[in-house]
Amino acid sequence: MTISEVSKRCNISPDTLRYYEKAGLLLDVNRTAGGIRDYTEQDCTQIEFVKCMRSAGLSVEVLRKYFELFKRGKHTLKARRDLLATERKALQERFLELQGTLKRLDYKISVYDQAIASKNKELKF
Amino acid sequence: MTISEVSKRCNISPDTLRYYEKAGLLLDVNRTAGGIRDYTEQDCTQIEFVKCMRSAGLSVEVLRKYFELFKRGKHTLKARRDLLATERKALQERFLELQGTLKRLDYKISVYDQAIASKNKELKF
DNA sequence: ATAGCAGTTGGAGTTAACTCCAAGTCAAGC
DNA sequence: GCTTGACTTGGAGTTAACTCCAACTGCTAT
Repeated sequence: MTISEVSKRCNISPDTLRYYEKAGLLLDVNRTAGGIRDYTEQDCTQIEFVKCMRSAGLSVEVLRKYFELFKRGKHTLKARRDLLATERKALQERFLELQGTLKRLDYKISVYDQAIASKNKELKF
Repeated sequence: MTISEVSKRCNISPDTLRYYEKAGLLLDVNRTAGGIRDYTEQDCTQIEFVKCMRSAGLSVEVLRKYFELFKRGKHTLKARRDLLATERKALQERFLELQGTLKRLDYKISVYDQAIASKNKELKF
């Protein structure tokens, strides 16, 4: 698969794909004789993983560390597991915080609806 | 309350408080005769609101718009309500996405635990 | 064999959201 | 009246994560 095919399929720009590779977020992408990237299905799966983790808020740096550990071989299995567990915990916290903020927004919106219903009474903020 | 008191209480740096004010995220903070900011309880409540929304991912720009509408008076009540509803919807989406990512991470961690238990069998990534 | 297009690189530019800095002001204590 | 320390300002600097650019290469179809 060429970079533009992967770009469309994963909805990530070619520039970002090259950036991720340079940053160490992709394990050795194959090249054609002419030097053009030739992605495999496996690469795509990995790219989807990176995309998913990135949009959940894991930093490029953390993912770089993860793949760096990966390249060092299987004696880093536990280190990788722990890295993921740490990130999972942080995510869980942000998840709960988000839940609270959603509730707060719901409440605020309901207060607005009441204010609008009661002849446009102004609020504090 | 001085800026450093609010800073400690809300756990936001004085620089950020000034930045938020300049960006239009705080409604008219009082000043002493000497020109020093003198925050009220009400200001603190608003700062907490801003902090909460920021850490949920609402942009400074969106919050600026919200408070700009506020300053225009009560004929903007519906516009403000709608702005909050739009942000709430986006947040809800990110919330669900995060939930999925948490599950994915849980699964991946369990796969790691199995790999470690089965004499350190290496994974794809 | 040449035009055109998709790909390559290193490096510069952009954006959001702070964060820091220098130069100045002011009130309080010695 | 002078030092000290917290405050003020405008503006410059920083960081993460892209995003864009110019110059170049190498297939492919005419």
